[in-house]
Amino acid sequence: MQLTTTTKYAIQILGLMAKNKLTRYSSRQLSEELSIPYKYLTKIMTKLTKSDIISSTKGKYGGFNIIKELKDIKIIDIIIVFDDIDNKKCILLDMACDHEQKCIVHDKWEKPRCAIDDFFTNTTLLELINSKEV
Amino acid sequence: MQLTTTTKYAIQILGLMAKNKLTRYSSRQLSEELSIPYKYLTKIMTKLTKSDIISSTKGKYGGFNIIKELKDIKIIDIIIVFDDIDNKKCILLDMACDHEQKCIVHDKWEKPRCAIDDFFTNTTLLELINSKEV
DNA sequence: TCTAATTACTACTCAAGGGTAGCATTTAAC
DNA sequence: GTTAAATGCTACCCTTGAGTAGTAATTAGA
Repeated sequence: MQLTTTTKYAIQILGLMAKNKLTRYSSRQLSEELSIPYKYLTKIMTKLTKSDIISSTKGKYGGFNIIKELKDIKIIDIIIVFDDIDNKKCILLDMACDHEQKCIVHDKWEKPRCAIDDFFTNTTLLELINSKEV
Repeated sequence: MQLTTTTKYAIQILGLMAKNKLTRYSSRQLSEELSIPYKYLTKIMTKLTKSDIISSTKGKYGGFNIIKELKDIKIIDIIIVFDDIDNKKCILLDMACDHEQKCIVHDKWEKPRCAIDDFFTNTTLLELINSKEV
């Protein structure tokens, strides 16, 4: 459940690109519009390109495009590109709590854990850009 | 909302101590029962002692006792000892989203955010030890 | 063909959290 | 008083994530 800065940036980047899915964005543009350090952003873009979410075009007037359907890009898909997250892990023990050995917060944490899980696994980029215009 | 290992350990420690509130626990005991590195644990205990949650007794047969009422110790109180957390922050922008400038996930994140907030601010140690015996 | 604008790659620095080590201080019991 | 078992303090090491730097490779257009 711990989102790194890198992952948060990636969500912002894809959120921006999703609003104009057909537009080709360069790293320079994205960096300036989102106030993300240019060199840091290029690293993120390279990694995203290696997933099946965006593709890159090299050379002058090159840049990046989202190639996957917005309705098929879930938050968890973005997270997975950068982190090996295991949301089944309990916040306390950092291990899967089973019925034999539950950690002390297990039951009380169940509700927020489900809400987070639902957010990550069911929210798509399409829903995000429709729920709010910035 | 990001819990550090230190904070998680602190919750485990207090959870154990809460089960026998009158027992005085030494760092050695706690370290062995919870499998937390001894030296690391002593640092945590020192910091907890400086809060108003536990008190320490020095010297032979010394150790630690919870001095605050279990019903008055909330998860957030433990977090605050170690982290300057600002739960109002949005997960994406790491800034307080207001109505002028909401981040893209703001609306969809509202539900999990509230569930987490409720867990942190309303769950007491007393409820934790009653909800489940390990 | 040359140039400008772009992605791609490798290597580095910096700060913070997790964890370790050693020693000083305190105190109960003999 | 001496000793053993505690806490308390300071300083350090290691790893990882955040962020920077330089340069090679690619490509549209003049």
